[in-house]
Amino acid sequence: MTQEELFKKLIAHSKEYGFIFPSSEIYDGLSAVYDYGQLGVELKNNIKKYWWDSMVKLHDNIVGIDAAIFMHPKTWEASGHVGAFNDPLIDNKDSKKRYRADVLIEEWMAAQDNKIDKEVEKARKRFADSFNEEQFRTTSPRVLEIAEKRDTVHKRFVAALTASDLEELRQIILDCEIVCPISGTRNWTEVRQFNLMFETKMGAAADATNTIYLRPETAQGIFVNFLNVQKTGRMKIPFGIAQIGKAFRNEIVARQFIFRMREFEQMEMQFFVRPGEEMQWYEKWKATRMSWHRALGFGDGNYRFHDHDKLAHYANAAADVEYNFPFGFKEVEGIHSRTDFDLGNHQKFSGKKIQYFDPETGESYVPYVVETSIGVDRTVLQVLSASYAEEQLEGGDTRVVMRFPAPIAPVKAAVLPLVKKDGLPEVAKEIIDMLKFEHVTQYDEKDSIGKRYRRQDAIGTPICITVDHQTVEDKTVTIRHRDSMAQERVAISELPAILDKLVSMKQLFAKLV
RNA sequence: GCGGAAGUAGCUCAGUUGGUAGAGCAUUAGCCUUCCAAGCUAAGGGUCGCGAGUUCGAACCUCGUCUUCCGCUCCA
Repeated sequence: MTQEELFKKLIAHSKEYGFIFPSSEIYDGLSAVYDYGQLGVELKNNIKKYWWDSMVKLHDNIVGIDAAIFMHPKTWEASGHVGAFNDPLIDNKDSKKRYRADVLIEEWMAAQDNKIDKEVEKARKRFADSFNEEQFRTTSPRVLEIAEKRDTVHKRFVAALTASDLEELRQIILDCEIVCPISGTRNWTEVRQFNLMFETKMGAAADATNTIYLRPETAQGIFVNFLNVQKTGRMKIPFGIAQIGKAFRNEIVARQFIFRMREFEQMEMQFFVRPGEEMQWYEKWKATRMSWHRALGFGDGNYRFHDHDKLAHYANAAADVEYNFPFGFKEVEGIHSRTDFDLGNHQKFSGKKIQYFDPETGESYVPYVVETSIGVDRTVLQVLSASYAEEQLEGGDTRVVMRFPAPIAPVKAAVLPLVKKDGLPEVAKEIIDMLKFEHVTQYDEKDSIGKRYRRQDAIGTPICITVDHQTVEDKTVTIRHRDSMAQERVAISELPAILDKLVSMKQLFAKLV
C-alpha cells in the first residue's frame, strides 16, 4: 500500500466511522473546513487533555487561561499581523479571477528568462559546434533587450514591494502587458491588500471603525493577560501560561484534509523567562516537547526537528517538530524564542508598563518568551495516520485496526454479551454502569462476537469485555485486548483497577522525560 | 492560482451503442445462540455533486460550476 493509498483510506475510514466529516456536506462541503464526529471529538478531547495536563498539572509554574477569540484591533497592530501578513491581490474583471499581484509579476519575469533560454536554444541549433553560449548571452541584441527589460521591471518591483506601493504594482502589471490566463484580457482592478485575518463587525454601527478580527493565533490572548495572570497568580519568573483554542487564517490555498484548515485549534504555552536565559529554555522546551510526542509511541524515527533559517519577525530562534505524515515530514508543532517582541510591542501600543520586578536581581524588565505552539488538528491527523493498520490474520482474514495509544482512544472499553439472552445483556449493562463515570464505553449485542471485536478494532477500542454464561455463575468476564487479540479471564470487581492501569493518562505521563 | 485525477446508497464500486438506477458490505426488524467479520428471512436507503444545453429520451454526449485528492505554488 502506497502512502497515497493509505491517506485516502484514512480519510474514508475517518468518515465511515464518525471521526471526521466534511463541513456542511449536504451543501457540497465548505473548502478546507471539517467537522469532528462522535469519535473524532473524543479523540481530540483526549489529545487536548494529554497536552493540558502535561503542561498545567505536571508543572507547578504553568497555569492555563481561556481568552476570547475576539480581541481589541490594536492587538493585531502590536503583534505585527496587520502590517506583515497582507498580500497584494488583483482581480481580472472579465474572468472574475483573483491573483496575487506580486506573483503575476514574478511569473512574468520568469517568462522573460524562458524567452532568453529559447533564443539561446535556437542559436545553438543554428551555429551548432561553433556556438558559444556565454558570448551569445552577452552580445545578442535580442537577448540583451529582453534581459534589460526584465531587470528594469525587477528593480521597480522590489522598490514597490518595499514601499508597499500598490499603485506601482498595478502599473508594472499594465506596463508588462500581463494578461489574465483565463480571459486573456488586461482588464485589471486596483491592487488591494488581502489580509489573512478574517474580519467581522462588532456592535450595531457596522462601520469600518468597528472592524474586528478573528484571532489568527491564540498567543496574543496570553500576552495581553500577562500582568493579570502574573499578579493574581503570584507567578514568579520563569513561569508559563497555557491555552487551547480556535484560531482562524484565511489561507489562499488550504489542503491535505485536516492538515491545513482555515479554522483550526492550537495548544500554546508561552513561557516567560529572564532576558538572556531564553536560549537555554528554548533548548529545554524543544526536548520536553519532543518527548511528549515520542511518548505516544509512534516511533522516534518518525519525528525530527527542522530548525528555521529564515526567522519570523518576532523570533531569534525557531524550530519545528515535524512528523512523518503519509504526505511527508510536515510541521506539527513550533517552538519559538519570541524575545520581548510581543510584550514590548504591547507595552508600546497600549502605553501600559508591562514589566516584571525580579526579586532575585532587584531589576524590572520586559520578560523574554519561549513559545510552544502545536496544532490540535495536525496532532489528530498524526495520531490517525500513525494508528491506522491493516493486518493479515492467521487463516487469511484481514482486519482494520486503529492502534491508538490506549489513553487517548475515543472508546476505552466495549462490553459485549456473548448472546443476547439468558440474562447476559443485563450483566453487561451493569458493568457499563460501573465503568461509565470514569471511561467512555460502548455496549453492543448485534451479530457474532467476532464481528463485534472487529467493529471495535476499527474504532480503536483497546479493551473488549465479554460477558458469557460463566459470568452469571462466578462473576468473571473475558478481557480481549485489541493489539494482541489475546484474552484473559478476570473478576468483574477487578475491572476498574485493570482499566485504570491500561487506559489511564498516567501511562503516557510516565513516559515523559 | 496552474496542471492532473475523481465525484452514482452510510462505505467500496459496477452501470453495455443514450432507453424505467445495480452489487457487495453496512443499517433496521425478526429467526439462530456462536469467543475473532462470512447462517436464514424481510425491510429501509439514491434530485447519479450542482446548473444549463443537445435529444422523443441523459448517470452516460456538450458547456459551465462546486467539492475532494495528487503535483507545483503559498504557509505567522
